[in-house]
Amino acid sequence: MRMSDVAKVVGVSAMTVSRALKADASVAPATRTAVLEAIAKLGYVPDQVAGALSSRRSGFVAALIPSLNNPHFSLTAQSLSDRLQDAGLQLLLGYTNYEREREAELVRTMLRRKPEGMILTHDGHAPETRALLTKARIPVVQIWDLPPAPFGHVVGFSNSNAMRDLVLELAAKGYRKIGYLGETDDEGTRGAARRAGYRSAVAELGMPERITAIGALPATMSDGEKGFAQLMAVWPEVDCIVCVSDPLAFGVIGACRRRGLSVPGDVAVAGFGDFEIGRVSQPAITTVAVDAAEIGRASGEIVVRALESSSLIDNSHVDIGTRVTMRESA
Amino acid sequence: MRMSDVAKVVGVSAMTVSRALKADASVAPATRTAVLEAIAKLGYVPDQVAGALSSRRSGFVAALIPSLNNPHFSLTAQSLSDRLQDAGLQLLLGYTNYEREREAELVRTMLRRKPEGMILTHDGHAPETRALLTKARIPVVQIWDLPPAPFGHVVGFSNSNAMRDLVLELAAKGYRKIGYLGETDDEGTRGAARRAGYRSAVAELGMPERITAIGALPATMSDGEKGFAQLMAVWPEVDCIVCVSDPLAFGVIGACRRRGLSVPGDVAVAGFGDFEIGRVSQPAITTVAVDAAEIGRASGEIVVRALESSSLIDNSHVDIGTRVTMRESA
DNA sequence: CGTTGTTATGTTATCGATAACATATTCACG
DNA sequence: CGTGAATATGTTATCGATAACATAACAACG
Repeated sequence: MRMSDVAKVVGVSAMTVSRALKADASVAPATRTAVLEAIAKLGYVPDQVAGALSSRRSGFVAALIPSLNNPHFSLTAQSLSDRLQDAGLQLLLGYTNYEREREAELVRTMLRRKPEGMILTHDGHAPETRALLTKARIPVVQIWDLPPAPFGHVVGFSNSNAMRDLVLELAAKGYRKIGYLGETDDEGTRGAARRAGYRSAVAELGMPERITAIGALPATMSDGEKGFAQLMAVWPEVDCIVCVSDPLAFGVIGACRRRGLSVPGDVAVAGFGDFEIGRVSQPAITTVAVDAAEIGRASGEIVVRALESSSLIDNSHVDIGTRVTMRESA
Repeated sequence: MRMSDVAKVVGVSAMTVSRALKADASVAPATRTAVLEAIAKLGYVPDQVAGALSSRRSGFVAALIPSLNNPHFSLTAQSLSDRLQDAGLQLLLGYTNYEREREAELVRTMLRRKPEGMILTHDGHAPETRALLTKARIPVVQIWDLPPAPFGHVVGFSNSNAMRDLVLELAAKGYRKIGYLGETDDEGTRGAARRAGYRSAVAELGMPERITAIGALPATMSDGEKGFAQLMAVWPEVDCIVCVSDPLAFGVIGACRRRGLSVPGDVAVAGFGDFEIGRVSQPAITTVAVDAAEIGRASGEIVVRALESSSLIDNSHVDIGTRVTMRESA
């Protein structure tokens, strides 16, 4: 069933039906009701594929996150989806699995759908990605970090500074032998930025670096056991373990408990991200709070605004900030 | 840039370019290389919006899950996405926020995109939803439960039977006063099915029902504290608390610990779903294991198969089963 | 060497909506 | 009451690809 079929039933032209479905179009109130009634009665569903081709507006905004299965990114995606929906846009979501090549491939796939905007989680990008997006001439937002050489808009925070702040505060609390537990193969990623923050903090404090990496991206709760063992094998003296994320910290705390070590009595543990797990953990996990939902909302906002004003000129640069949150574990 | 532009450069017709991009089309090898080279050089990106209109194949499969922010559903979504990608299909994901009205609205929105298949997480559906989908004449898969009156295909398991099995096994282990902690306002949902399973088990065992509900869907780790208090206020005698999900069980264990109660010494706790949290929790949580990823894979498989054979006649009915998994907490 | 079949390519029409333009109708105001 | 503005609706062309059909080139075979 097409618009013209509905039009025939009502006794108007297809164009009038199209107008009746657009909120701002000028249609006589009586006509609009008649059309809408007919649509409801017939169960007509407009074909947005055709509409998109004709109007050159797909109504899509594409977003790529590293993983659907990570509360941080899914929160961001959820609030992004909400914000877009308010503006009548639909989210086209993909996940890169933390792989740059997959990201490039996905960008290609997504661009075929003619999205009106694109949102990327910054973890470094393949050179091709950048070229493709520049050519697409749509607003691009990089999220979840402040990239050194951003293209397009940015909504994030400095993973490096945030981690640095955390380590400095831990040192101020009296910890002297602070170790770091991160992920392997993390060049260019947010995890690497956090590690860099740790390094800059210990350098500033005149402390030696004590860095260990476990497992592939992303570190999970289950990695805590091995990570702890590995770290302790090399630096048994550490009095505080800073982890690249809360789930990993939770896993480390479990490993401590299993060894009869008290946290933070024998060894302190800190995480990053303020995941729910850190709040309900016992002890509750000292961490850096990040407003994942706000990243989604704000990046959606930027895309919507950019589309309204169609000014691709000025790129916003939003630092949503972070907050070191001391809890029981350190 | 359009196909005809590429065609002009290569010196062929647009149709030949189109064919060169289709794996199975008959094009001379030399022509194909020439076309692909030109496409790479020009950075041409095919317009799938136009392609979809013309070929009447959108390349989309829509899926609705209750929440992106739930490891179960995001796992399902991830493996579904993978399976679809293998078949050259793209996942169009939406989340209902556990609201039937929102689901109906989303189904309407999604259908405008002419998806080739639709996957719904069963939590009961608005009557409209069913009507819309029947009219759409596309394969539909209901997942995550075995609905009493399914339409379309089904990939799931009996939430009710699974919970019944768990309670019976707990009784066999010697627990005599088994309570249940679920969600409020859960009519028609998977949670309600689990509660029904509990009721049928205790009825069978000749035990009284001890049911409490906390918070809105879905129950979270943070609900554990209040849930435990509420249950204990009414049935202080319980020796085992069965929860609608692992995260809630984890929260309950935390509440016990805070009160100095040992689990399972003073009170046993069981969950449902086999989330990662249950595995790393101390004590590890007794639960019902569900293969969330397999639900995604299998439902994607069904859609892909249905599209290949274009036989909408026979509806598959896949019970992926569950496994009671006894661990330390009960 | 002519007929038939296969492979490679071109041409035309079409998918279903909407932008852009054209026209009819109504209304306000001097 | 006539002119111009505002409102309501219709008509035509178009978005960019691909299906369907048409045709050209060439190979195989008796």
